[in-house]
Amino acid sequence: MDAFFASIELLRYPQLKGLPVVIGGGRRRVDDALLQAQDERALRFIPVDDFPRLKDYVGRGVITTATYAARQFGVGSAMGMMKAAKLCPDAIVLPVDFDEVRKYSRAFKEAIREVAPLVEDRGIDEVYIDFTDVPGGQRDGGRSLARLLQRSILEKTGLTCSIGVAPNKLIAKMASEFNKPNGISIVQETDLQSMIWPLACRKINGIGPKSDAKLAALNIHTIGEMAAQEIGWLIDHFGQATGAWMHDAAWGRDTRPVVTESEPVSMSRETTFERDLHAVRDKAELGAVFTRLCEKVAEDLQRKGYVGKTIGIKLRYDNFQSVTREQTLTHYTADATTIRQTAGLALKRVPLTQKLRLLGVRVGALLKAEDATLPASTGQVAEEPAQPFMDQLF
DNA sequence: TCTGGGGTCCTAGGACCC
DNA sequence: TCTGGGGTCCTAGGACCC
Repeated sequence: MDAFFASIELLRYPQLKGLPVVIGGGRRRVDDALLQAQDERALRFIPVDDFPRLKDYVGRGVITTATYAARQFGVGSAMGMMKAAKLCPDAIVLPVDFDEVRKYSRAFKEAIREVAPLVEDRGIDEVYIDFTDVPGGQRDGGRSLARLLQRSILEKTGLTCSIGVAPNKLIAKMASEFNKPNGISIVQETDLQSMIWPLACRKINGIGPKSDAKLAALNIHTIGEMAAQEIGWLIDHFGQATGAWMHDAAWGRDTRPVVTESEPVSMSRETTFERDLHAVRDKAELGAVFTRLCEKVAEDLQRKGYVGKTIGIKLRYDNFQSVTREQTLTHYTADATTIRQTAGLALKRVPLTQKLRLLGVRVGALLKAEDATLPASTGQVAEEPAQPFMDQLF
């Protein structure tokens, strides 16, 4: 989806169309009283001058989305608000409305599934779609179906998206970036050399800042340069798995299927404090936040019908260094008190002399609640008496 | 006054088992 | 100058993605 969070806000406030708008930050900077006094239809009449600006922003937020007008100024997702304010002080700032975003996320995915049922979720604003067996999916290299999807999504949500069509997920993802916003891009196998090889290695989904820097240090900047390396050379520098994967990726090879169903592995809640907290001096405040996080994770688990048995904490010190501690229970749980107690033990194993900026709680090793053995029967499977090792040998 | 929140996957070492 | 070779599970950190 194109500038998803921002585009959703523009539906509400069409008077902001064409202006630099950024979405993000924890605190709501729009004048709540003003907005709540209006009904939905009246929102479009709020004067542009009444919206809050980046230069007035206070806090530790980052930008989740910037409109294309804002991107002109060099601001973009993951950038700190304070830094963005220096680049574009007059950009309008709006908070993320998660309920609204989830609503539109469901809506656009539903619109797609009505046309093409094989859809893989890739987060809130992105999917992979297997066109292969959809009627008309092969027509015009896939362009007809892509157009149909764009039309259907626009009708049902008022939002635009960009689509890349290719023989596999790796290339389709890259192709989807070629023609933004509201674009379609078709990449065939034979286009590898002309369309993919000139691109920076960083454009490969899976090559992040670290790998990119390492490649650059080896004087490899484009995907074509990567493809020109011997696979053995890549393995020597990046390890067996990564090296072989890089070589495949550079040659456009990817056999991963579109996966329509998956189970969650973990659920977590974390929060960055408005100011750094000290474990001793701010003990009460920290304790309250900690308990609240545990309650929220427990709620999430229960609402979604999962239990877990690995309880972990994460904290980030004022110097931005993070540590994690976790502990696996003998039984599965979704209980706030159990999570709080176990997480408390984990927290005790971590040095707390430095100030903290973030605290998080995580529950992993998840299982569908209905699949978890009842506590009474846990581990009650009759076991064979263990055979001595030598007995097995002879 | 730098740097959110919610995820997945990988690696590597150690414990433990047969 | 001895001390194998699988496996699995747990833990901590880190890269990466949306």
